[in-house]
Amino acid sequence: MAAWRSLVTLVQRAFPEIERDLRLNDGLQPAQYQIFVVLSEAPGRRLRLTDLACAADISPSRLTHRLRTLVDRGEVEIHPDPGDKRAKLAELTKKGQRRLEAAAPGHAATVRRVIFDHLTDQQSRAIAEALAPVIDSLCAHPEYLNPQDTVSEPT
Amino acid sequence: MAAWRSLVTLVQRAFPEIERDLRLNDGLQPAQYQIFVVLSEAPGRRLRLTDLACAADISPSRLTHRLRTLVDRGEVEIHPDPGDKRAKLAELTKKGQRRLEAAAPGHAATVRRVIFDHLTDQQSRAIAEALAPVIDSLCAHPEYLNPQDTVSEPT
DNA sequence: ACTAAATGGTTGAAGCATCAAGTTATCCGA
DNA sequence: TCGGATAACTTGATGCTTCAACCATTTAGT
Repeated sequence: MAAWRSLVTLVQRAFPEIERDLRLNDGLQPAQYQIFVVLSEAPGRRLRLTDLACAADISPSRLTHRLRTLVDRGEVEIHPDPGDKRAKLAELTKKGQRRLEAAAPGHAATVRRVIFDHLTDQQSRAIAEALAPVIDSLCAHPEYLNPQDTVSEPT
Repeated sequence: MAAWRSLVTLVQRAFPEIERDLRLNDGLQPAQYQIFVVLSEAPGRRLRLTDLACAADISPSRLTHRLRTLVDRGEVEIHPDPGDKRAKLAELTKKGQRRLEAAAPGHAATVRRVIFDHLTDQQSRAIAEALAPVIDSLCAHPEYLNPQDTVSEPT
């Protein structure tokens, strides 16, 4: 399958370059950047950790680990969820938002340079449309992010 | 950019699932599997390490680290390159080939289940075609795999 | 022929992701 | 209302990737 091979090459070559750029220019890891983006788009710039992890496509465990740094830096704050004592809310601070705004233009430019400058608008749209059902299916199987939740079938 | 967001989601959700499957069913890491595939397609099942790394889309350093395990298991052998005393040749052994053949069908099935079952043949082809120029560009910039080779511009 | 630069490959440390197991809180069935 | 199952989140260990620095060999310039 040529498409699969292309995807693997794309991921293994383009992603490291884009992530390196993000780290060198803005001191951000990819997971941190995604956390910022998701939070900035949330109402009140707040989200439950579970929802944040899901929207950012990372595992709860990874979220906890990455969040530690962001909280230490004062870019994200953690509040208790008033309605559920198990849950916590993450909130993007002003400082965090400034950091995101500083990084976004350069990051977008890198993504364009490495990938989308080589595609026509029509091709970009074709990719987005083709992937939509795959994304839907993936989001319907959240256990892919947290294999622990995979319950073994009864024999 | 919807296409970019889709790609990120695809990679962060689908790849871990596919890699987990490969590891649990066949005891192989993704990088090892790619090394096997590339070697099995090479003439004489042999390749210089540099060429192998490039064809498998991994950095030379990563190749060295992963190769250690494969050599210890007797699935790959390292020979000196007769024409260049700096270089080495990696060769896939019978044992390695058997392992690849055992893993391939299941791996292909997983990739299909997670991704391509949700796409029409036409969509798969559209993705492959759209990505071709991007892949070409990426392969023309091999320093993306080995940032050390990036020489800083003179001011 | 001699040296400087480039190529091929390796190494060890540092940092990140993953996993399994843990804690606390909520839900749901009897 | 009691108790087990599930949900939300955290933790620490393990293993992989990355990075910068390194050695050996080859190439190229003079």
